[in-house]
Amino acid sequence: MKISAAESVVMEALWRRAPQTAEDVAGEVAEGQGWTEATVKTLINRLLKKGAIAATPEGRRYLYTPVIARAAYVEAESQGLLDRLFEGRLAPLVSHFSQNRKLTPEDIADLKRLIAELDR
Amino acid sequence: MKISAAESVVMEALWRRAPQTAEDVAGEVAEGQGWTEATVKTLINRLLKKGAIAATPEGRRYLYTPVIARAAYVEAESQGLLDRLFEGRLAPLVSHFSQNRKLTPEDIADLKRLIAELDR
DNA sequence: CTAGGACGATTACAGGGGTAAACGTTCATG
DNA sequence: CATGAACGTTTACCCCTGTAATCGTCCTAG
Repeated sequence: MKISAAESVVMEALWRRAPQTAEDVAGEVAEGQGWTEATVKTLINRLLKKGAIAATPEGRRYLYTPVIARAAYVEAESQGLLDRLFEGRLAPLVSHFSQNRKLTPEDIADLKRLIAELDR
Repeated sequence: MKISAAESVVMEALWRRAPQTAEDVAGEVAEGQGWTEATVKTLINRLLKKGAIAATPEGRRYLYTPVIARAAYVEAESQGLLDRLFEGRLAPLVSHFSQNRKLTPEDIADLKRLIAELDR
């Protein structure tokens, strides 16, 4: 199940809150993306066709809900990046960021905490 | 400069070794991807057109070399993923992997070493 | 009862990407 | 000298994606 970039914007909206009507989703993302409501509806329909979201009738309209979990999506995307660029491993990615001084002190603190927890 | 998935396979070959002839690149990636040499040539030409690689004449043929550095590509792709999925920060990604038990003991050891170095 | 609006569904269309064949030119070999 | 192979270049084609307008239907307000 491949979710395109534009589609993922709609998915994120539904992951933030669900179920939602098409209008709600559009209200949430259209302006930010410079999309019309029609575009959002197209994306919703494509996601429906793919089975990434589901629709339940609510009166005269539908309520949409994600079928796939955000965690699964994040998992697949992340693993894909690691596989393509870092031989499938996480440490080289972290190393890349640290070497390029892309880490804020906060990042470093967070990482330390995570590593410390891993030991237990 | 957007590099597509198929194109990145060619880039990886050139990042591993450059300059190379089209034939060499094809020899390196075609079988693995199930591509014919014609496909590899198309990808090389698209990369040329985008300015991602350069060609220098060598006798009757060309030698191809990457113009953009792998580090820059990796950087952009990684940052893009972090921005899309982890609010632009690295720690949540690491956290995601640790929570999903995707870390091997080796990964953990590597991470510890990296973090230790960050302090100095 | 009728007309307009609200929805989802259908259709549109251009651009990029994946995959590859055909073409044109130039060199080398018989 | 002619021809075939080796290259790069051009063209092809289909599907996906981004972006949106149009259509058909049903409800609601006058």
